[in-house]
Amino acid sequence: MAVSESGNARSTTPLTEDLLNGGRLLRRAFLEAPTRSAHRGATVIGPGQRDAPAFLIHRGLAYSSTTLPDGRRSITDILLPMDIVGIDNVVMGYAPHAVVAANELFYRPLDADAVRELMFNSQVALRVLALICEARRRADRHMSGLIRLSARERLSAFYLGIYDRLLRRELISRPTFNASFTQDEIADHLGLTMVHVSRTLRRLREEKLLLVDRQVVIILDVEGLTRAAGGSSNKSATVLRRA
Amino acid sequence: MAVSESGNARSTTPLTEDLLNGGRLLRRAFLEAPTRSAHRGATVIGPGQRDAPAFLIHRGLAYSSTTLPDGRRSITDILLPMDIVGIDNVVMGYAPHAVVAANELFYRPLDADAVRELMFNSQVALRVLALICEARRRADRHMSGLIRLSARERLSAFYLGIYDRLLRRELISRPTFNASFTQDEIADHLGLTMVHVSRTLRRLREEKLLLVDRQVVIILDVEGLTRAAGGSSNKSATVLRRA
DNA sequence: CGGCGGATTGAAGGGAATCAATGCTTGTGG
DNA sequence: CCACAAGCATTGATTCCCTTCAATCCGCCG
Repeated sequence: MAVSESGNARSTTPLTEDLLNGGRLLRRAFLEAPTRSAHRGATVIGPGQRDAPAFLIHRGLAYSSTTLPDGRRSITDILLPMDIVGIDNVVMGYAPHAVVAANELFYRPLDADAVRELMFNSQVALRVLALICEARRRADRHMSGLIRLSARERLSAFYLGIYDRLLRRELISRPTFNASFTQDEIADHLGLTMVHVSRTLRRLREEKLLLVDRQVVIILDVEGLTRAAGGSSNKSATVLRRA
Repeated sequence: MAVSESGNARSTTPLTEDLLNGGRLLRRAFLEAPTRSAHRGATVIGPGQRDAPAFLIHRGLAYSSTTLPDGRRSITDILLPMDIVGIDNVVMGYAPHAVVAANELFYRPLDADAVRELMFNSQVALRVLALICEARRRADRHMSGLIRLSARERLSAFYLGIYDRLLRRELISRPTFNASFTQDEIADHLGLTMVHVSRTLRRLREEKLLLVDRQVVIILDVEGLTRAAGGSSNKSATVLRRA
């Protein structure tokens, strides 16, 4: 994959270096853009929007959702600080789903054309590719969960997944964080109903695994919750903590 | 996105031309590779395989699946002839899920490094990006289905989706095709049980919407099945037919 | 023929949905 | 400053879609 100008030497080092450098370049470009903000519930990118910009989330949470003709909603992805959102829209030319702010959101949008311009640089292109693949992998994992996990397992995996992502970005150091999602939104992400989410969270609380009060999430027992999520659904977090 | 050498003119034409040309180049490279075959049930790419090749499916069907530690399986994607599989593995360096042949499968594998080499060409890189985005979109759509559709809707959408993809590639012209999936496999794709798949297919048969007998799938009423799938879940097929 | 993987069908049970009522915050306006 | 409304969360009662368990059937192949 577009291994820079360093000839065709194929040790892994130059590749990851390309990735890192591409990431730096991309991030820098976003940081030059002005910060914008959106209130909770605001639609940052409309569904079907043509040539939508990509943006870097600076602070706050968002999610991408689609709505069926009959009104049923499904939330397909959860977006956290330091995520670059909508890169695939840039590639494809239009946004298939809406992006909505889950709380006060601060972000830096970058024009679709600007991103395309940046991608002339092969390091950046590589990084973009990696970003999309990462999102794809997240989607795959979530799909597996929807297919074969129970409500309890899904909720456990949901919060562990967010915890893992925040941890990896060093945005938190302990299993406590903010996740200002409505139970309705969580339900639309996990394929459940609000009522059942409420009940299941109560059960997890009673089991002293997880505590969700309004915005605040406290994972009381990471190991236990991981077990409740159906096993090694995200061993990466634990591995990372040991390292 | 890497708009060829034609300066920064931004009419849509050169972009789609790049895409087409990149597709041609990529396809040509695959066609130079020797054809391989795999029997039904054979694992073409193992889970977690390092530096797995990509391949073009020439004939037959396949699917990608992951298995949970406790044995539950989920099938995350269905792969048809003319699909290029495992491109994202090439990018990321390893395959997160297994690819399994659903029937007698003929394919042309291309070494990961060879694909990377090809991607020096920006047209090819663009095409690869588009391929990944297409797969991503498919994943998103399927996720929405898993989140908010009933068993009947899911099954309808499942067969309509395959029909749509085959139609678009002009591999078929009428709503009849082969889909040699076990009901167990379909269940693991749609998040149901084999038993319920069987029952639901019977219902669809009784409603004269869909006929599935062993390998052979006959959509008796495309419009009706589309309605059963929860509305405009894939209007593209109908649009294409009218064109 | 006998065995095996897959499909079908029935009966029973359970997990999640639905319906419905209540409580709790938060924000807004009188 | 309080009242009221709106949005979200909680909880109970009931329903139902789907699962589980189990038996049978069918086509296929050694």
